[in-house]
Amino acid sequence: MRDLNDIAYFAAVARHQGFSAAARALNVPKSLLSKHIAALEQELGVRLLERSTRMLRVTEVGQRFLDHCEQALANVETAQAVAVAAQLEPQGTVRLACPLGFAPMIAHVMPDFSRRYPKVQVLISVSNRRVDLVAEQMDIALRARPEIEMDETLVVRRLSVARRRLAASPQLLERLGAITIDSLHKQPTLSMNSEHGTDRWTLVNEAGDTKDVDHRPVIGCDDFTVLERAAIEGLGIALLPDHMCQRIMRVGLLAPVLPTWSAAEAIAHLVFTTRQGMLPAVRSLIDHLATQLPRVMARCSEVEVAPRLHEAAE
Amino acid sequence: MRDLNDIAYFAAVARHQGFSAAARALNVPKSLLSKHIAALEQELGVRLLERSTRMLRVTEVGQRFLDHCEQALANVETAQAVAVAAQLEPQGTVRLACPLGFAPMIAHVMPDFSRRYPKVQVLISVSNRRVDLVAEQMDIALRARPEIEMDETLVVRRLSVARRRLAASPQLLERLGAITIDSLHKQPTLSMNSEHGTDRWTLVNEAGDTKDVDHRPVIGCDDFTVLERAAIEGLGIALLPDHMCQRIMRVGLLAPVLPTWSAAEAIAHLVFTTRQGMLPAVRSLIDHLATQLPRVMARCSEVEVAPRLHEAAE
DNA sequence: ACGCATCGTTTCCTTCGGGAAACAATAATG
DNA sequence: CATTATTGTTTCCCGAAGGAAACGATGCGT
Repeated sequence: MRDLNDIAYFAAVARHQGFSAAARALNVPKSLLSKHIAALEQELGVRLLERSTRMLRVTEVGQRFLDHCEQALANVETAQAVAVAAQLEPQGTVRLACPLGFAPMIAHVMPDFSRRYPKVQVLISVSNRRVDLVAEQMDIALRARPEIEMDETLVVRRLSVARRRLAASPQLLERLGAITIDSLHKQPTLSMNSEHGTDRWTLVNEAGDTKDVDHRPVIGCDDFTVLERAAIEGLGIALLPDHMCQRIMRVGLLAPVLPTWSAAEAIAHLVFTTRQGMLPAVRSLIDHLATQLPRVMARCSEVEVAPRLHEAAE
Repeated sequence: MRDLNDIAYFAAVARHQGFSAAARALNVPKSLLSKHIAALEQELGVRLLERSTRMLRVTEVGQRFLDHCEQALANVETAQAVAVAAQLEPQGTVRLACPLGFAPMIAHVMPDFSRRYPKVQVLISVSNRRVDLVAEQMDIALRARPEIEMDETLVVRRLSVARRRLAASPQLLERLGAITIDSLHKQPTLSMNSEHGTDRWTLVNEAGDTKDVDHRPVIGCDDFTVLERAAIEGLGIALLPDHMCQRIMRVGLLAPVLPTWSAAEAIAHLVFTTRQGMLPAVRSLIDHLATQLPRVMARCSEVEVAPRLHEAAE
């Protein structure tokens, strides 16, 4: 068929019993309807409408043609309703990338989300790699960085800010004896830096004083869980995010070191693409994480320690 | 929806797994498909296709949208098939206008037509008025005129030519005595002319001689059946079409007058509108009448006299 | 690693379809 | 009976959309 719009024009003229009335209803010029329906009759080789001024009648073949046209138009309306529903009710699959450190918190907030949106499937990729959303077809990435990387193709949603604190196992601290801010650089340390042999911690105390501590870490790794495990094992002093520290310390696996000193903020945030037509499912998960994660991080002591860390401690 | 053609474009791209393949299949530029589908996604507010160069995937909502679109397109195809079928198999209603004089012949040929095309309903309007096809919504008019009126909006299909002959009742002829071509003008006559007090018959003999007979008819009426009845009743000499004469004479109700003389031809013909999109039903009836009527008129003596004429003769 | 073919998208120019206006026909009204 | 309002169709002009060409991206073959 030359132009599918013709069936809509024809159906409108039939329904409104005239070109002028149909033109007013559709808000198009009547010449458009006149020409299109004439062309449709030409193409089909049958007369759909018998008409003169002031009289219009659908022919027999026209009526049968109209019946199928109206079914087609009903299908189109249903198709449009599908699109509208897709915008309103979250459904489908959402892919989330998050660092290992956040896995327990994500595990904590997801059941509520899934109960609230049963039609949404969430696929979570847990790793400490920097995820390329577009290339890896991720919808959302959860990150915790001292600074937010500006990327004009991505949208950032800040969640919360967490300070990082010094911690070590009680056994190590008993072995090392008293530690001061000035002697810290001589102690065995653990670092997030996996590229250089030395690292610098910029620490701030409650009085606002700043102290740069240049140290040579025993282990350098960008995986918090590796560092966390090494600290628990007594390999050295680590600078860990607030929420991780408090959870581990509650069960006595780590103890605070120089508790009046802490490091620069780590900003937890979500990143997602700017592509238009974002599905409600993606939007809903973003909203849920933005609401729930900060609360969980603020009372992270309530979060159960992962079983493997328990086993490591025994 | 802005443009219903978009659903056809989208369905084609999905079916062919790519814009370029779909463009080749539909024989349209791929830029058209690209722009239309982008506009459709904008209008619906959802992404129907995930795509990059060399990769195309229908999204979940796109698949559900596509399912309904394909149903719509199937209905459009069915609607088109209805139109095609209407062109091939004659069906529906045809309206035919014919003069009273032809009613018996029409009655003779119609049973065969109805048996051959059971889905066609023929509505026959019998009258001697000049029928305006368009105004009166007639499909076909049967006419017998000395000359065919040229009307550029109508199509004419000649059927046959019938000469008109002089006839009178035997009783009248016995009363009048011998009649010659020269004395004809003094005799009581009957005329088709209903407007003027006098009339002229232009008669031709077998030798090719022409004679204009100016006469003052006893009765002037444009209805052949009225004239036929008046002739049978002995009111005067009438100039009647060949096929009517032979039928009436066969049963002795009328006798020929000056049989070597006859009048100009009466051309039996069909007229119908030039409007395109003529239905097969109308076409079929035209063909049937054009084939059968001349045969019937050629052997009109086989046609039964109408019952009321029998009664009038008794 | 490089060149090539083909992809989907975007740009830009030309053409044709949209739409305002005019026309002829017809019914309603004074 | 004349006038008016409204109908569906046709005309004509201009701008929006079609479509050729260009562009950047990507997979394949050498």
